[in-house]
Amino acid sequence: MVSLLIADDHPLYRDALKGALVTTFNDLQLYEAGDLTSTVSLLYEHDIDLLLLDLHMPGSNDLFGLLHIRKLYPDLPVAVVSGTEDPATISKIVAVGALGFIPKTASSSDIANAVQAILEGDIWLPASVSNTMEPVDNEFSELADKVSSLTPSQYKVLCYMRDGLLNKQIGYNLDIAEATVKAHVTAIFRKLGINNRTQAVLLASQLELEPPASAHG
Amino acid sequence: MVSLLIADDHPLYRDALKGALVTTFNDLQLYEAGDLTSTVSLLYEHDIDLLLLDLHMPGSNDLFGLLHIRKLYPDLPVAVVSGTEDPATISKIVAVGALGFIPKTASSSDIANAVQAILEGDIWLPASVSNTMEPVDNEFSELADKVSSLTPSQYKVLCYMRDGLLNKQIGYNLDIAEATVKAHVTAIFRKLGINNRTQAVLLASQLELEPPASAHG
DNA sequence: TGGTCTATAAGACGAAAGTCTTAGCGCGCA
DNA sequence: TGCGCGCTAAGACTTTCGTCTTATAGACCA
Repeated sequence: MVSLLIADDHPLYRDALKGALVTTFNDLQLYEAGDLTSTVSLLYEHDIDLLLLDLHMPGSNDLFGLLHIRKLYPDLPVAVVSGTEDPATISKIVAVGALGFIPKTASSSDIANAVQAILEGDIWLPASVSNTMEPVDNEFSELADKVSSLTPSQYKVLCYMRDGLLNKQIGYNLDIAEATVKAHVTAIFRKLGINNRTQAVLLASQLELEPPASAHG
Repeated sequence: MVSLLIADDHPLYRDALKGALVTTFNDLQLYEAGDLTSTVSLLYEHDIDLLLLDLHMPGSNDLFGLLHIRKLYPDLPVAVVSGTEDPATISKIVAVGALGFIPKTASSSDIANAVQAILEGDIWLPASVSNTMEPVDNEFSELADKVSSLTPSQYKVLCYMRDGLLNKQIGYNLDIAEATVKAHVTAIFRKLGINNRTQAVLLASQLELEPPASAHG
């Protein structure tokens, strides 16, 4: 009996993943989520053996979402599902702790193989990239470690900071006082080893897989 | 009689470029620069037909340097010389107005052909990328336009902002009062259509060709 | 059960950011 | 020569940022 959580904001692609899995695994408990919040809820409510995670889900904020889940459930195997083919991006995803990377172009048998391998404790990567994997530089790993040390509240504040919001606006969105936001901001600075929000935004933007489409302005 | 300016911080590579050119062009006036400041000085002092520009020169700040020169001398043909092979990066370079892209791995004959083609008014790209050129999205072009509308002083202030410096530190580096820095900052916000420095840093980091190696902190 | 640690929360206060206004200077133009 | 315009510069003032200090609630441990 294997329980899987499929976290992807496209219902059709969730169905495709399900179809690829049900033909291979006959004793399967499947859960689904369309955004990061419900993903976290389902992980809390059920005992999940493997998470199939799309990084571009609402609320996921690219690598932030993966870091967030890795922090909450360090022992949960995570396979990232994404449309990117960029080796550098895949390297970062693996560096942050994903046990597998499944391209959206993968075939049903590839998907089943990947899930099987990861459930058995292996790391699975598509053949096209596993031989061209670039070593991720040390600075990135250190940065990922630092960001992982943030508390959930601090995560959210950092995500809003990266979107260019004022402390007051962040407080409104999180329903806390501006003074509390400032406390979180200061804590973030300490953990990341910096001293102003500009540097925080620079570090945070390094974790983005692709440049933001707009300035959120 | 053709006058060329080679702007690259590696003397050896400047020599290599010279070697590739003197064998093909027999009536050649060559100038050399090792950083952006001396590049601009030489462009002012002499009548240059073509600039061979390395974006990773000291003071160049990746695409900022090219934008800067494009702003000062809109009619000057520029060929960018760089070690990158990334199609997206090359697309951005061309979108910002470079008439050619010469990979550092190019052969002597390729270099000579490129220079010849650009001097004749063509755009020259290496064969390996010209067929895989990605269309640059509209937002990037708009951003480049906005950044090009900045004055030289505003450029410098934005570059320092992107490095996480305080207004006071920027003023010290540029030898102007903090009040003046603030005036520039406000003007930058207006031109970029934003209202705080966090958003400015986000936009500026989109012009970086590669993610910064460190937080400069 | 009491002690300690951590996350969360928030007020007070100095520092920095950002806006508004004014002013000198160089330039094109009538 | 005089006018307008844009770049540079800077003071005055308001808003936001960031630190320091304090307080509460839950987790872990002895």
